[in-house]
Amino acid sequence: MVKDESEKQTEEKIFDAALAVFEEKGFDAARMQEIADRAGINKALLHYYFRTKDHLFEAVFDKRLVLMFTKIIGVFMTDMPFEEKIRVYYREHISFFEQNPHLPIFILNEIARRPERLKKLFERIDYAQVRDVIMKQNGKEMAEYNIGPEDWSQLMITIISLTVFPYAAQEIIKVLLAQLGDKTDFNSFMNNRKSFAADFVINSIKNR
Amino acid sequence: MVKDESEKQTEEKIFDAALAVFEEKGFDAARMQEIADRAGINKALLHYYFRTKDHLFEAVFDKRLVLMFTKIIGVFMTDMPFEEKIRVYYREHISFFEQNPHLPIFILNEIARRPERLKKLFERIDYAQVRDVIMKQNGKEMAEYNIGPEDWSQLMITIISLTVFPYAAQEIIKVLLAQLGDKTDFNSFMNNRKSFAADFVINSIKNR
DNA sequence: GTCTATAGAAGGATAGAC
DNA sequence: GTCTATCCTTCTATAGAC
Repeated sequence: MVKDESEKQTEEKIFDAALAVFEEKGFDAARMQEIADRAGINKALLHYYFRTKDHLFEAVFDKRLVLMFTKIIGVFMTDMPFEEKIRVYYREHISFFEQNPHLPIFILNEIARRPERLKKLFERIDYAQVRDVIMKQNGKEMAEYNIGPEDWSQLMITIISLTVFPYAAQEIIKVLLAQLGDKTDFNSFMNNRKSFAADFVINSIKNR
Repeated sequence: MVKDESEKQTEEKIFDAALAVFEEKGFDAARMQEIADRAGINKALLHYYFRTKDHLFEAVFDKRLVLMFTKIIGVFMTDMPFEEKIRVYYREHISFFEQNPHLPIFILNEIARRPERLKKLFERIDYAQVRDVIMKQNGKEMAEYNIGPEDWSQLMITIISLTVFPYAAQEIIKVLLAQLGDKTDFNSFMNNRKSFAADFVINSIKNR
């Protein structure tokens, strides 16, 4: 059941405000005062619930990291035919980022600045199991497409690049589209990208 | 002529130190004290030469932004056949990032946090001219490959994604490669990527 | 041009009343 | 649980001597 803003418990209000501020400003520029203001409470209460800025950040970041990771690998753990997987992946992935446009740069930057923040992810996700399922669900088709194990990582990173990068670079792309006199704005650019990227990948692997 | 560290003029030493610190920590976490220490001078002198932290950052950032932009579009302004362009692009681009591995996340993050930082770029680069040269050098082949103007931006962003994203996400990729028990480290992964990415793109556009 | 010393502001964190 | 008031540290920036 979705709670009304006024009914939300304090801890939840703090968490939501922190999420917004950290994602918008990044850890280093985020201010406890601003989080308190947006949550409609005072600074002292932040520390009562989460002790330190680091603790509060960690709570927020872990949740976002798991969400992003899950969204990315989810499709590849299903048993659809690979071609369909690709199409579903780009449709769902871009739709998700339309709702969370600042998530990619937030995750990428915070990990780049402090790589140890990644460790927590692997305490919460059984990576070996994920890998086994992905291999089981995709291995046969990879072989049919003539993609050897040494190129699996390359292909996965390639597929992911095509959606994550444009969101991470969205401010640049907005300017470029404007300079081109393009009538498409960023959102329709990304909407077109659902099919463009899928076609691009499928065409490529069919033609090896 | 390359100057020895001890011969470098003060302003140059400050600039180099600032470049290193800003790129490593980001604007918000960078400290004037650390820049002064690395430059081997004191804080007051930083302000004597660059007045404020913002000014110093701007000097550094503009230079890096122009460098990155130039490196990316350079190849596409030559008159090589498109297929050769793609191969040269990935070879040179990845070699460049091997020397500047933190440049992508630095540029992407600082622009995401304050998009107005992009404006300076277009005061220093004649974008209309760049666009015209690129169109002239690639338009005919695009048509042959059956890529209409509405997909030019999509293709360009796609090509760029394949190298910039892996560097922006390098800490994640390093962990994944390790978890996979892969014998390849990140650098050889990117070295393999020179040909993988080129083949991937070429296969795709030949198969439309 | 370069230094030491310090002003002045901001931010994270805590004490203590209610 | 929640608030006000405040401590303490850190950081940018400047004043002023040499």
